[in-house]
This record gives sequence, C-alpha cells and structure tokens, in this order.
Amino acid sequence: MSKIELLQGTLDLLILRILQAGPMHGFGIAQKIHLLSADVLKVEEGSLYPAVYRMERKGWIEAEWGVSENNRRAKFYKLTRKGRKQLATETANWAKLTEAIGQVIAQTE
Amino acid sequence: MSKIELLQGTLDLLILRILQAGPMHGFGIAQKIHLLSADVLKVEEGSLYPAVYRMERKGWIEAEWGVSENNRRAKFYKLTRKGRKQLATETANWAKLTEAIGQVIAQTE
DNA sequence: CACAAACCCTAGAGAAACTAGGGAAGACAT
DNA sequence: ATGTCTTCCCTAGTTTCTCTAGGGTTTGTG
Repeated sequence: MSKIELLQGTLDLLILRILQAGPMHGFGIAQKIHLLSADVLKVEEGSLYPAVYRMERKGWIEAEWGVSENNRRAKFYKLTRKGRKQLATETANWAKLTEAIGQVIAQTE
Repeated sequence: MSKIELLQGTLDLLILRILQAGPMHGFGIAQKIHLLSADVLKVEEGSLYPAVYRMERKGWIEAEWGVSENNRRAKFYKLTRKGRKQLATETANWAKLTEAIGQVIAQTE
C-alpha cells in the first residue's frame, strides 16, 4: 500500500539530468538516481524503459548499443541539443513549482 | 499543449494545508491555492471535486453544507484528526522527495 | 430581464508510473 | 559442466491522477 514513490512528471527531469553527466544505459540511469538520492528515489524498470522511449521519440535523447562496464550488451543514451534545452526548461519549471507549493505550505500571504 | 500543471500527487497536500487554516468550501480552496502560489498553481474544478471526494472517503476531511461569504450555498470541508495526521505525513514526504530530487539535480555525490 | 459570477458536479480522455511478468547472456562457484 | 546470480532489455495491463468539457442552480447587477 502506497510506498513513497516518484512524483509524476519528475522522471524525465531526473533522466535528463543524469545524462547531462555523460552517456549512460538504462539500468545505470536507474542506479545513479537511486544512489544520488541516497536511496530515497527508486525507479522501476517498468517506469524507466517506457520513459526513455518517450524521450527518444521526442528527440531529447539518442540511443546507441554498446558494452557496459560489466561486459554486458547495453543501450547507451545521450542528450541531444533538444534534450539539453528541455533539461533547462524542466529544471526551471521544477524550481518554480516547488517554490509555489512551498509558499502554499508555508502559508506565506 | 503542455501548460504548466500541477505535479501529480501534490493536490491532496495542498488541500489539506489550506484546510488546516480553517474550514473552506471547494471553490474557495482552489482560489486560495491560486492566490497563495502567486498565480503559479491553478486547480481545475474537474480536479478539485474528485480530489475532495477521495479525501472524504478516506476520512481525511468532513463536509457540511453552509453559506459562503457571497451568500451562496456551499459545501464546507474541514480536517479530521486523521486528516491532520495525513497532512503531517505528506508534508514530511514532500520535504524528503524534493530534497532527494534536489540532490540528483545538484549532482551532489 | 438578461447576464455574469459563484458555487457544485460528472463522464471520459490522457498521461505517467507501477506490477508482474518474460528473456538473454556473462560471471562465478562447485 | 552445471546451476545460479547478476546485469541488462522489454512489454502488457492496471492504477491513479489530473484535465477537458461539458452539465446545472442560485444570487447579484446593469
């Protein structure tokens, strides 16, 4: 019964941000998010793969098959120029939204 | 075409927080959210009413018919004890999630 | 009287994340 | 060599929210 889950709409931002640090395969993206968030955020594979497909379709990221650190076949994604722009937009939007929600919570009138 | 919208999952928190300041009717809740967030957050009625029903069913809030400031028939909602507890939980969860996402964005490793 | 504003409500669509599966291929221990 | 674990990819179907786009009633006002 409702564990703590991702906020809907933030996964794209997280993925874009991870990929800004360099190309990464799907499994690795999920691991990095988990790691960077100190175990708070956990992205299920059933969420991740559909998400990267959407993002690829939108032209934000590009895929290329390669070999992982562990010598496994893996699909590496990297940001496109459009993706970098999208990252900037979403980062700004995230800041704006959290600030707005913070204002409501703090009841700053 | 994607306007800025609510983060899915945050509406309950916003409503609970508004009601902590005192009983309020649906229309007024939406207005207050809009106002407190300096026009950033806008809750559609088609989102609001289903949300309060869900919350009522869960026992977080209670409704009572009354008359509004503008002399209109209005359904006033107020927090229950369970609702106050839920508000505390969701506030803490919100803080935790935004911090985690912030860490990923800031790439603080 | 007409019309706007303040209220309530609902069905259906859309989007995003999850559950719960499936599979292949390398690593490693026995 | 065999079996098991881990790493990696994938997808169908369900759930949960929010929105769109309507519907309606009552009061106040030009």
